[in-house]
Amino acid sequence: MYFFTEKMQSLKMGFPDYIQTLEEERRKIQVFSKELPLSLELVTQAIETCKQQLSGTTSEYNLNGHSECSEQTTSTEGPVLEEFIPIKKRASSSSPCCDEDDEQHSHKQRVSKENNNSDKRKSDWLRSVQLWNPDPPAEEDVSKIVCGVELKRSGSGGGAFQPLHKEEKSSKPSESLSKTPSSTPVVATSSSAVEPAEEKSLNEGQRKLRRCWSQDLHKRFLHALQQLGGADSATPKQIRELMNVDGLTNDEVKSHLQKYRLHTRRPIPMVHNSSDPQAAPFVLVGNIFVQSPEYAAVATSTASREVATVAAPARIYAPVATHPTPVSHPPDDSIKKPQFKKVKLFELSNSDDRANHSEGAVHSNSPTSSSSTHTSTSPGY
DNA sequence: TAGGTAATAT
DNA sequence: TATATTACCT
Repeated sequence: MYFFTEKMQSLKMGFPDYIQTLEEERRKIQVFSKELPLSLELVTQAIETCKQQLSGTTSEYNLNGHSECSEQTTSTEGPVLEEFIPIKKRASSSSPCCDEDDEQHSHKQRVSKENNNSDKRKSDWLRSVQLWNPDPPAEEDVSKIVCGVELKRSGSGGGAFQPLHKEEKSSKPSESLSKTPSSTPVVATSSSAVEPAEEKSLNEGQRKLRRCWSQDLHKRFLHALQQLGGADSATPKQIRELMNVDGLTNDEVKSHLQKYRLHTRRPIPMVHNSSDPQAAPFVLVGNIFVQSPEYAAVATSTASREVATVAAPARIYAPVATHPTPVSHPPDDSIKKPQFKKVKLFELSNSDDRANHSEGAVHSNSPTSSSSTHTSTSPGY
């Protein structure tokens, strides 16, 4: 008990105030009841003790009357809360993607559930602590979150693309900006009609948040690609327009396209060789070399599956020689057998993908199929 | 301004 | 190492 009185003296407050302060504190701790069960217990006990003491000494105070004021508590709380900041911050900043954001949201929800009664105030101080995103929309955000994991989990049924937590931006201007460190991904910009320039200004110099190319998004990308006649003929702008995704920028598309091209042009080891002695004549289907007439026949439909089984790394890229000169091969020796690239035809869920083989640039591949089978976070190429 | 590509960051 | 962003050049 001496501790309490001493503490009160140090805080220059009487029992009622002190109790009130403790209650405030308890409310705050309740938020972390799971993490700080003992602290909660201790504070509760302290309150009880003080109340007992108070009842023994004075009875004229109306405790409830004070419950609302939080000035002192906040002032005394300050330092303590500060200590939480870095911890949480770090946790959140560790992974830029939706994961932790999701976690945050879930945590938020959890908390809100547990402390419905004292929510208003809590939300305020919580904000000050930055454990939560400044903006309230908890449920919505959760549903919107889409980066890799989340998307996959939901089967990518949701929007094609969620511009990384962009939805949060709406309210961000004030606190999120100043508080969230550069690494904090939460800042994202709103998908809708928010241009990178604005993002930048808002993020003030921060690196743009990474866009997660969900499967669905990538599917759109591929679809656009195929509509445009392949990766080589398609331009970022065209792709973006075809994709019709809010918040998607040309740069992002361009980047993705670059990667896509990179992968699709990457020489593919011929895994087949070992098993197939038959150096069966390759047939050029569309722009793709297929191993045998049969393949040629099936190429457009089923071949993909067969081949897919041959070599199926987590990621499957369409090995299509994009500009590859079909017969007269370039002197490029880097590729073992440039002329005969065993093409893996994947039926991108879009059989139409092959539809425009006429153009023949990069088709044949359809990541989607692969992606569906392989549950890697990154879209298959 | 847009596209392509390399460098850089995460 | 893979992937996304940024910078630079055309």
